[in-house]
Amino acid sequence: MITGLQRFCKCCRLRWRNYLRPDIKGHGLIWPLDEALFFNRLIELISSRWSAIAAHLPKRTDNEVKNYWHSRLKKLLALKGYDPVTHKPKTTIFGFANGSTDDPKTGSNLNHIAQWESARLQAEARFVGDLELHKQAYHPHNNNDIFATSSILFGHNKDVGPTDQLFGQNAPQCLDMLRAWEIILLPNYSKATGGQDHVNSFGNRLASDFEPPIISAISNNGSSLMDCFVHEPVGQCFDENYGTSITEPFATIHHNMGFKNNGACLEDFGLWEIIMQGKKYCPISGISM
DNA sequence: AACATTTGCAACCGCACTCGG
DNA sequence: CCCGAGTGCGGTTGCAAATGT
Repeated sequence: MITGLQRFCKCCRLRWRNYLRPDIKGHGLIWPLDEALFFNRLIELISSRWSAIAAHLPKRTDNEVKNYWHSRLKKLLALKGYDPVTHKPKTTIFGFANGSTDDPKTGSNLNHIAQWESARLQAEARFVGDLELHKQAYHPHNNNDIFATSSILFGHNKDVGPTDQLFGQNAPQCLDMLRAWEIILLPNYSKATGGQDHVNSFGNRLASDFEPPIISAISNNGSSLMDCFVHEPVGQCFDENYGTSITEPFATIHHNMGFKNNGACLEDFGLWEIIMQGKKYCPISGISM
């Protein structure tokens, strides 16, 4: 009897916290692209600590965040042939990542868990630093401004990158995906002189700063984001002409994405494989693999 | 139309922690 | 210090709705 009452109270509290509370978003509401990207960044930084993640996503509950991860992203990763845990491509018929046929319960997997935990702790420390930076940079802003927060956590500066050069401070939020890609593509991107030649300089930087193979891409639909960056199918590399051919595609994607507005979903772009400086990046989560 | 399968998400469960007596 | 109630959290399950055959 007492146990039943305790469960009843607990259920009520849980239901309030996860469902009835007035300060949570409407149920079944899709995750906007920028929020999904921010969520992915948080996953990368602090792993699957749902309460911590939810704390940085206004009006989202930890349960909602957890469900989102389980139902959407992990499934999408699996669908695209990526291991939902390691974000690495499944390369064997057994479905284990990295070409290993080890049973997940063996020591090699424990090693992976240990490495993951180590990386998580490092990321956590970095995250704390990022938050401090956020506090300093955005002190006047409302704490609920996730886009201000994401600007810090994505590491992108509104003064740099082709996207913001073209759109300035009025860049639509849907272009955060493109900004994210710029961060992935240009980790050493430095502030350029700007002006209308900026995009060309971006392309030239790609060609000059990185040795092929820089990046490869795969797309199974006609209007791919990566078409902005590469015209070659998977397995092929940039050539010396690439730097000069990037201008027009960039303009195209800006134009197209502008019309997509905020209806664009992260999954719309989860169709490519990114290889940069010999390192692979998960196209769905953006996590390095 | 009927049945099977998949999907989305609220709810449940158990463990760990805090706090007051 | 110990104990029990309350709470937070993450993993998992159950089930209604949606979708496929």
